[in-house]
Amino acid sequence: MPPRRPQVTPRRRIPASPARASRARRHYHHGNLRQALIDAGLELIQQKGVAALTLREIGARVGVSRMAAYRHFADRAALLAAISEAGFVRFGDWLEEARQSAPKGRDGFSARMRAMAAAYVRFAAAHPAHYQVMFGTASDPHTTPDSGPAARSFSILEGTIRQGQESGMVRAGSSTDLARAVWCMVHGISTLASTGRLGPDPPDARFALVCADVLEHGLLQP
Amino acid sequence: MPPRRPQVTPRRRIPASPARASRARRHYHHGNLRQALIDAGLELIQQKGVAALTLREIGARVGVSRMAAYRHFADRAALLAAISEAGFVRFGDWLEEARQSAPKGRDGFSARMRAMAAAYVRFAAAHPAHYQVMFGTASDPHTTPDSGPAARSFSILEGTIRQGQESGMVRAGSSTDLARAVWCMVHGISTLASTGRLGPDPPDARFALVCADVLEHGLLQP
DNA sequence: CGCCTGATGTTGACAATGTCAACACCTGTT
DNA sequence: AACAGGTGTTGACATTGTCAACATCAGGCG
Repeated sequence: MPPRRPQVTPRRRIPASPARASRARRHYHHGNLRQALIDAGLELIQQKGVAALTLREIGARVGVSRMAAYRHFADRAALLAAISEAGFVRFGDWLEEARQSAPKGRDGFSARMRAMAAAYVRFAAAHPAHYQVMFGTASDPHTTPDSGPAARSFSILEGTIRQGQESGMVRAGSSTDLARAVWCMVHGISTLASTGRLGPDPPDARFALVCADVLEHGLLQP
Repeated sequence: MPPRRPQVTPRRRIPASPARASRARRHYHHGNLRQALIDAGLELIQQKGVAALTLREIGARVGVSRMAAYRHFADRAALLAAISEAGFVRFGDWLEEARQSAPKGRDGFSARMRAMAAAYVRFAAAHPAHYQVMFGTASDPHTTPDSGPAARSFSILEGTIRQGQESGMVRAGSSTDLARAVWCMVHGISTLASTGRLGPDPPDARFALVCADVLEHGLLQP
């Protein structure tokens, strides 16, 4: 790993002073370390990128030694998985909120779909590091359960598609396949935009409209 | 970094023996180290994943000391960038070949587009690690030139779209935006599939057809 | 109350890595 | 033939993930 430039790692915890700090003693057990580690890890990657996520620095930020994390996570990958899962919880809420806030009528499918797609891309743009952790590492589908935050996010999308089919707006076919196709599109937009491959500026309204049109013509009944 | 499990790093170069090996002497200068490093790096990530790419191991594979790479690349990231660029060269050829092999007629747009999209996804599936390096790291669009292998790959796609517009098959609009929309779709398919998020099995023909239909209905004239 | 047990946190290694310096070797030019 | 610069090497260091062994605390049992 690159020898970091001179960099002060702030320690919230007062270092062991000659006169033993009674406060440190009382806090030998953190109380809610697992969640604190997840939060600190998230904050860290938001500030300095995923590559800079280090068990040692996370420990330092929480005011705990480097190995403390191992009492809650098998290894670095497990911590990342937990951060990812926390991300999917927020992500699902974000999508659900977008769906709720769109017109609910039988013919509101397009508006609902556009709202969700826009929310998806906005989430990725607002939390690029978190999004990267969520989708960056391979997830073994044989192991990944059908429930859980990640599956919930997808089923919100699929449910919307199915509603559209029931109301006759969306063409027939496997709702799973259709939802996956939509997902591929918005995921592609999100990742290409965040790596700067869709031009120097964030995607503008014109491009967003093109994408939405492409999706819509592909989904709706001819 | 995780202390690797016991693992022999094979050295092609004979170690400095008491009796100095004349062969080693003659090969003090490698001759074409830059390219050899790129090739070895590529082979390494294909075998053990991007995370396992290590300057030291690459050096060992080529039969050269760890620091030798620094005569040709500023740092690890620069080597990765070179590997990425080499990938875009192949990738461009791959796309070009798909376009050439499809029917060329004025009305062959759909076939051409489908062939290129399929080729795109197949490339990513066949060389997942390479694809990950190519698209994994952020590229500063202000710095990235309009020429170069990456730009060429995109312009192959955009050119096809523009041809389709000229022949009246594709709806009007910015060919750049349309090409980007297509790109987002195929990129999304590629990345989600390679991280195992489109189900346990690689995408089947039915799903591919759905995606192709979505794209086609979005691109073609109503 | 005191002791014990398991959970939780700490410190001491160790192997591995990226990279800066200083050095060694080779090849082409004058 | 001397030299200069490109190319490859070894030494050292800070940093990291992780295994072991140890320390500390909380809560139950006598």
